[in-house]
Amino acid sequence: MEYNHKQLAILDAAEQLFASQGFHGTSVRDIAHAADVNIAMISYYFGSKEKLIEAIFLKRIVGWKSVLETVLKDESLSFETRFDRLVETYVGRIFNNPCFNLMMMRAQIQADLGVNDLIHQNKLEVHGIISAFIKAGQEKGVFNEGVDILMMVNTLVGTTNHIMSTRHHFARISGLEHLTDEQLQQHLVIHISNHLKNLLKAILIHEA
Amino acid sequence: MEYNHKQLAILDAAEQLFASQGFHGTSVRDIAHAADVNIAMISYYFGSKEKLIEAIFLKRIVGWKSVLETVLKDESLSFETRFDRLVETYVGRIFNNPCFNLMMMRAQIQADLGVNDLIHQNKLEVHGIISAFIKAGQEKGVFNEGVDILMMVNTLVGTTNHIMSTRHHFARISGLEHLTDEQLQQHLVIHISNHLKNLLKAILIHEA
DNA sequence: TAAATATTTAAACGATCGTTTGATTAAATT
DNA sequence: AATTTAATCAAACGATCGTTTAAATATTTA
Repeated sequence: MEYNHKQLAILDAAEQLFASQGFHGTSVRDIAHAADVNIAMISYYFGSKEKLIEAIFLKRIVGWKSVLETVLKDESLSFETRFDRLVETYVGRIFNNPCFNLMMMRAQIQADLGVNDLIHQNKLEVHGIISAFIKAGQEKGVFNEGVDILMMVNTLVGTTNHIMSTRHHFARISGLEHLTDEQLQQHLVIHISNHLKNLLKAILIHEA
Repeated sequence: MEYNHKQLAILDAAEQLFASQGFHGTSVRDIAHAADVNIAMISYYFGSKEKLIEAIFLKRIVGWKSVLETVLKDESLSFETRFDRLVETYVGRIFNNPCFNLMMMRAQIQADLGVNDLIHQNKLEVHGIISAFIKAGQEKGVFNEGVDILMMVNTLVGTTNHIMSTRHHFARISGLEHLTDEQLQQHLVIHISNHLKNLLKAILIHEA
């Protein structure tokens, strides 16, 4: 799908507003104003508000799977290094697209929103790729047997998304309020990555 | 605050609807219908839709702090046992109040919603209590030094809430679709608790 | 350049939103 | 029993919602 300048302005504005105010909390007039286009252009280009949010998901969800595969299938790197890269890549991706990921968190809470089939299919594929990687590592004797891969993935995803969505609470609690949003983001990406690598490798590699 | 039968019906109905459809996605007519009361009763008793959601938070948030303190300050139990209880209690609490916790997740995403000051204060208190407990364990030599307590708490909260909010995705991926909601809940509480106890104690107690 | 197609706009559409009104009934108080 | 207060209701309020219309302007095609 190729979008022109005006369509991209609508998609970007909608993503930001849906993230911060929710789907129902955002009016098409809000979106049109933020994107600096006439209200009717949204229906004209996307058909409806519902189809607009679907377009955002379709635009965003593609690509993630191939990035993941590239990281995990690079056999020039050790299993441990590739695992580190996996964590770094995931955490970085979440914090580089905060608006879209807030949208996705909202969508997952709301079971009906239509885009959930898309999300589920993506989850399945991602879990399949990571599972295959961990199992390969187990066969090589690098990773411990008996680890619950699904739980591990949910810890990676859950921890990262939770801190991202509550990052301003987090900043206040840990005395990081003086940082700019960008500085806070950099700080969090590094510290969350290190924490999760430590934590997950503690059961995946160490601890006999 | 003491509520009569009709007020409680409104609070319960609103909590369920806010959780599944969001604040803006739920109309006061929806709430009135679900609670089987006249539309005007909501304004009559609570003033407005905004004040209704604040009443729900006020009703729910109290109590959690004291439960936590009771668990962690029981010196007849070892530090490790108390830590296990902490995890079990937290995970159980989330899954026993799924609707309210989905509401809270939504509220945290939305930075403006007014109730966020209440949520932040609660976060601060909870973090203080858990911090004090971990530090006491460190002084006794039971828990390792150098663990990032805030990150640990965010892993507990983030993992639990993420799986709770995506539990039907989780069930489908792990082939647990045939379970009833209640069976799934029981299964998840046990498995998430065990996973998190394992994971967190791996860096808190084991691993020199 | 003439015709056809695509884009843009202000205005209006009916539907639904949260809230209020004013009348009526129930309960509590004196 | 009389009076005051609380509860309940159908109806209506103005505001805003997502979407459509029809006319005007730009762009592309023949």
